[in-house]
Amino acid sequence: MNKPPVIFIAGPTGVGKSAVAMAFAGLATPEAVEIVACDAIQVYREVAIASDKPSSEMRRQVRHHLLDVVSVVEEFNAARYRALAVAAVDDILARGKQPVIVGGSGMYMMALLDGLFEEGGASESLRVALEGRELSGLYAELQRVDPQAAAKISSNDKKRIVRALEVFHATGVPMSVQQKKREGLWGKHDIRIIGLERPRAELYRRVEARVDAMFDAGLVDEVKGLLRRPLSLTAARIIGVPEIKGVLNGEYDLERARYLIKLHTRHYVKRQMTWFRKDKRLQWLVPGPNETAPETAQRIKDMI
RNA sequence: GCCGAGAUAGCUCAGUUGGUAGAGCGAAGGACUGAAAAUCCUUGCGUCCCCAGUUCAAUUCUGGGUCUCGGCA
Repeated sequence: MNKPPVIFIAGPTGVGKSAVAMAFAGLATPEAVEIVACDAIQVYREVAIASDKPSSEMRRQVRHHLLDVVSVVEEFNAARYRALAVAAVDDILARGKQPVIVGGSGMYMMALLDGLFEEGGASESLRVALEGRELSGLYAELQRVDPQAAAKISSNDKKRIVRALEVFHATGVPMSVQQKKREGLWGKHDIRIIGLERPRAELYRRVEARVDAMFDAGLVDEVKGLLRRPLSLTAARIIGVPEIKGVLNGEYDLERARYLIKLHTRHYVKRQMTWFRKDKRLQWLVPGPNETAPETAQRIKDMI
């Protein structure tokens, strides 16, 4: 018997990845397929509505991995995701099951598929010190210390400049040099990446309907609960959190927050598409407007 | 009905002492190697409401009209 390939279902928020993945699992014999989330927000235990996390019913039907792995007060990142996800995929394969990775976090997808370079161990204090400095000085230093990285990074992109400098200070080796050494899942397994897409207008309609559904499901209360805790950098920026915080601070009303959440989600969808479009490994699939998830799942099965 | 203000990019508006115009937001495209739902880059010819007049030349001045928003009836 041939080993089934590892499936990666990628695509922007709101295309319907989860439903298709569930349907795909439904086409196989029971428990033959396990799902691995590739989502930077669904990893948080306390975030269900805002992250549109698979329901408990779905999780009862198909085993899911990389959901609820950390608390919102804990710092999480692509490296931690990668370690956990690689282990999950290996575990699934070792048990003779088929992994279906589902998600829209381009950075995490890249970390899992292509790996990350091994970092020396930058400290929090180093980063804080760098962030306290002026942008122009930071960029000038990067140009001196790692001209290759500086050439790729915009002189306004403080986050990336700080990151590159932090790597250099911690290890003494330019980040651009270290970046050449990395290794991921791609090439180790037979991986098929399916890119799910829909016409932009349709996608935006779905996204907006989903935001409305989140409000109905109790998004405001969920966010209120989150805001009572010392949120990690990433958790504090989950779409929905800063927008609703603005309402609680009396900056604007709830309708404004709803508008902003829709707007920011649309922007996010657009950036996701930029990321996916450049990855030539994706095999694109556009479900028809009335196509059901099982029909799409069957099309994926036919493609592979 | 009267008085006043306004009509310029998808939206909110700036501007041109008369030589056909520009910001913010939106939108679109792009980058992305340990915060990534983050961070950053690029892209603006549009009947300057309509008609007539003055002028070498009007979106800009003058007259008329239409519409919108205030105030007063």
